[in-house]
Amino acid sequence: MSRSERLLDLIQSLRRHRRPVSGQALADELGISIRTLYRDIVTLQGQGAPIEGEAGLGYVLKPGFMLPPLMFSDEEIEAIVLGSRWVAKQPDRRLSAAAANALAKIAAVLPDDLREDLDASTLLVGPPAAVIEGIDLGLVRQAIRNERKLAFHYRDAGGAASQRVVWPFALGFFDKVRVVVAWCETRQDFRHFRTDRIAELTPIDTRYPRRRQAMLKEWRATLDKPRGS
Amino acid sequence: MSRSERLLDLIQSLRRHRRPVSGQALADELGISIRTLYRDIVTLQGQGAPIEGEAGLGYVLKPGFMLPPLMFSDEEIEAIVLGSRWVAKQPDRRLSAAAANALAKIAAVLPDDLREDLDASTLLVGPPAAVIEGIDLGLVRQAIRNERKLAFHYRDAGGAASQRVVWPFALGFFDKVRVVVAWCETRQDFRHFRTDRIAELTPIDTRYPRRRQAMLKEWRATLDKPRGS
DNA sequence: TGGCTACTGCCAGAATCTGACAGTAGCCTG
DNA sequence: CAGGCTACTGTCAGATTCTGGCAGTAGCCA
Repeated sequence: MSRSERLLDLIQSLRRHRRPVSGQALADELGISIRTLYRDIVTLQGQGAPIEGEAGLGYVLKPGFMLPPLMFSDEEIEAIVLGSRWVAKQPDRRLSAAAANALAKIAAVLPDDLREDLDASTLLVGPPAAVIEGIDLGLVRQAIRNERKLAFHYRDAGGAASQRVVWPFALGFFDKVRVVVAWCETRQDFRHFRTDRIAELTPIDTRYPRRRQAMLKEWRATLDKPRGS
Repeated sequence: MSRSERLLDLIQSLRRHRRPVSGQALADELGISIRTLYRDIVTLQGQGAPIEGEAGLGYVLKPGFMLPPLMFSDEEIEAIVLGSRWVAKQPDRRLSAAAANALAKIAAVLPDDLREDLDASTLLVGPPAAVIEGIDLGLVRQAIRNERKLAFHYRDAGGAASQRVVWPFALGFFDKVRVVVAWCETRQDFRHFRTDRIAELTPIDTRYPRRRQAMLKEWRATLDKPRGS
């Protein structure tokens, strides 16, 4: 196994253990000596991997993805840049910042001439429909990622108000509105909620009993069945 | 210089020469022997770089970008995936395919568990406003990239029809419409054209006399000056 | 205090990379 | 066709890098 492959394997090993792991354990997994492992860790940190080591404890990798060297065509990069610019204009501040950061990271590693092309890239995104979210979409994404319940007040299309506890599993981005897709505890059914009609959003620290992906799949099935469209 | 750095340098050298370059010339640039250069080329091709060599001619790199290993946070990847999905739903077929390809490339190099996360990622994009383009946006993007003129028939907001020859330098994506930003030869001024009002688009093989980036900058300046917004 | 751990410097042997040379084959020009 | 240029491969010895083991320092925890 070449060294660069081994470095990727090391990242994956670190990903699997969420608790701190000793260097010795990692070295055994990879079949290398502890001395070499220390050198590999330094190399990865030098490449920007957020690996933290503490004496007496071990190593932890902060969540993230390591991409190996990758080749993109002109159009693929145009697509990624345009898409990220669109996300950067979305009202979800954290996601928007993440999109900007991702672009900055890519720009940072490109040679000068390409970076200019990217900065002055000629695919522009117009301002979003000026809907100001009353709630923090970051909380919703976090709840979805961690499979946690959410409670909120909802005002439906007819103006009727209600309180809900839901199991959110997807967030839909439409032209003008964003929609939380969830299993509604109150109604015992899949429901979707326009984010601009949600108020007093409260994350609940309880994990909901089902798997996010399973719910997504089931919900998609219900979409296909009843009425076409 | 480490080997992996040298490989990136080699890609950049290839990028600079658009015409075929002999292996010997590349080896001299990098200060390595021709034998080593051949080995490096094989390595890069193995990593997916579209380098083509022909006996008697030299090497050419098909246009594209090589990204070195890169670390992204969870949210940054979410942003890129969401953005690419949005682009994938745009009516520009080539760009949309490029977005899908970029996602596929990223997915291909991720370990299994992460790939599932990505596939089942819970940020969804709704269908685009069903505006069907009468023209091929790919032609517009190509004209912008290569700084070529475009000719077309235009029907303005009042319904008045006209023929234009323009120097396109940007493409704007709004909620429902896409807009070509260009210097209009006919009117001798910056104009923008909704793509759904353009007909009989014809690429012209003549390069326009100004630099795309300069025009973009100048156009932006005119936006800031006259009326606030 | 003792045990576990991260981390560094050093060095010899292992593994890899590199350059030189020789040889085959494809493309182009005259 | 011949001759020049080039891509590409195999081989091998020497240069370079990587690796493992050892010794030592320092931080965390019980």
